[in-house]
Amino acid sequence: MAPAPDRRDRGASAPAPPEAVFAPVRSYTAFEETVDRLGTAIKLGLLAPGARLPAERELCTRMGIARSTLRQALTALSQSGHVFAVRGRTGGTFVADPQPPADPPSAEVLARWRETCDQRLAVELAVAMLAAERAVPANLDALDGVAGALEGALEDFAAYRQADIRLHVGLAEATRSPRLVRAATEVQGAMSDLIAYIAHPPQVLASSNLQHRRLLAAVRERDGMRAVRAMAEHLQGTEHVLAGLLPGG
Amino acid sequence: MAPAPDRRDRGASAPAPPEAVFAPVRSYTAFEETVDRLGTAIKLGLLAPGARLPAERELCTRMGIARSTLRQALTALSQSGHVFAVRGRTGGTFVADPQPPADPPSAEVLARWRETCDQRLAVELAVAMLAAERAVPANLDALDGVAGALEGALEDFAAYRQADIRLHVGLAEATRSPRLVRAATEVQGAMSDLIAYIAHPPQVLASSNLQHRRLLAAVRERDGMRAVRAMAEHLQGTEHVLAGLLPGG
DNA sequence: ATCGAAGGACGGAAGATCAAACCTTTTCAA
DNA sequence: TTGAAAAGGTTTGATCTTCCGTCCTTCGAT
Repeated sequence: MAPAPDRRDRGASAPAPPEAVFAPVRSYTAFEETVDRLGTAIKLGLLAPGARLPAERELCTRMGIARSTLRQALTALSQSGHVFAVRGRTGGTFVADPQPPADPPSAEVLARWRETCDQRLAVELAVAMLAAERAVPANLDALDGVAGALEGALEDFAAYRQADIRLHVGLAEATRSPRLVRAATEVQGAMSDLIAYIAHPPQVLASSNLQHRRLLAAVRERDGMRAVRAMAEHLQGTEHVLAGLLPGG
Repeated sequence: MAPAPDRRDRGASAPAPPEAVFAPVRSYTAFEETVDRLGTAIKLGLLAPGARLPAERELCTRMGIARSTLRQALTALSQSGHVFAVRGRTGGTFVADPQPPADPPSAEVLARWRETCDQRLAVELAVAMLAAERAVPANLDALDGVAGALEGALEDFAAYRQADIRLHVGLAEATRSPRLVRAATEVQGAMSDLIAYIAHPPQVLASSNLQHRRLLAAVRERDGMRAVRAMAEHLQGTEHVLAGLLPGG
């Protein structure tokens, strides 16, 4: 095949390849991915307490995995107290209520906080721009509803965070890009790990709400760049708070 | 654990979970990821023809996989003509020269073109903003050099594309975010599949270059939002071209 | 009382990955 | 000249993950 080992001297002309090319390749197993997917959706409240998951035989088909693999994941989630199973004809797997307390962020998670914020920036800027291009009235109405809920939850951080997640994921849904929706939920999950233990005085939440409103207004007027700017300012808020509290700021 | 099957009637109050939660979980194998990683780097020219890869025993450690797995990947790349191996003390695995011709984009790839562009938008907007925040003079100088190369390649699309890739990946490197670098190379690989077969008259390339210059100027002045705007306009160019040529526009 | 839909459990087959050897080729240096 | 070193090439077996199919158990609806 290779005619001759042509090892010509290329001197220093060839630029070094990004070291990212040879970075570790971490391959998630289907089991891990499934636990993460469902676990994140539950922790974010996208699957509400009491909600019933699709039947195992249906769900494993939808997720493209074997039923035994799905059961491994469900068993893990059940042992961690996030879901419970009920046998019998009208049985099923249900999201537990109340949810088990979230465990504190690991040192490793805290060390990666800036990377997490970078990832969030990537997802959310694109969401802002594409939502402005593609949102339909139904999306906008739903989002306004969520924004209303946000403004009524200044004193209850859990409720606030819940609505905040719904707003951001809802915006992602408005882009009609499944990958962005997935990325948005992933990022919200990662952010939840970071901000769960941070104090959020009502003033901060109020200012966040102002940014939400500006963001939605820009989306409604199909002004992508303004939506991006509003989103960028919104994200910077959290980032500054984190930079003040965590190492490497 | 679960005290009683509390299946209370929650009526229609609970919003439906995004269907993305139950979407198929595709788990890549380490072998596939490795072939893709190295293959993309080669096709993008990040690993130049004639360049030597790290020795197998070192590379498998760096990538966190077994040597046998790495060899499977290298064997695949060798059979497709992208690399060749030389035995002996000064041997190694080298990027082939010339590279095998790229195969035409599959119907499946073409069908996903909009998703690919969305992904690119996510990566590149974040890259633009973060590069403006974090680029150091060394980055800027290197990028200016690449921009110069771009302007000298208006008549040779292969050379142009090569420099274009280097510019975008170089910007990503300026963000100091390994994940963004990786995402940027991935996206460039996906884009290459799309645009390889599209005619690019010199006028289009010249207008692209103008946008590159504006982008770099904004980065140099640390004006994140202006960089984002320039990048957005730059991306829109390709997107309009694709929309005119491909279905679903 | 029975049927059906749900979760629960088991066993084997296939494939991917890892780990640890050992072989062969080639060059460099003693 | 000769041996050590460094590289790719090969083999083998163990382990883990996943899949598929089958069967069991539970329990509400009919």
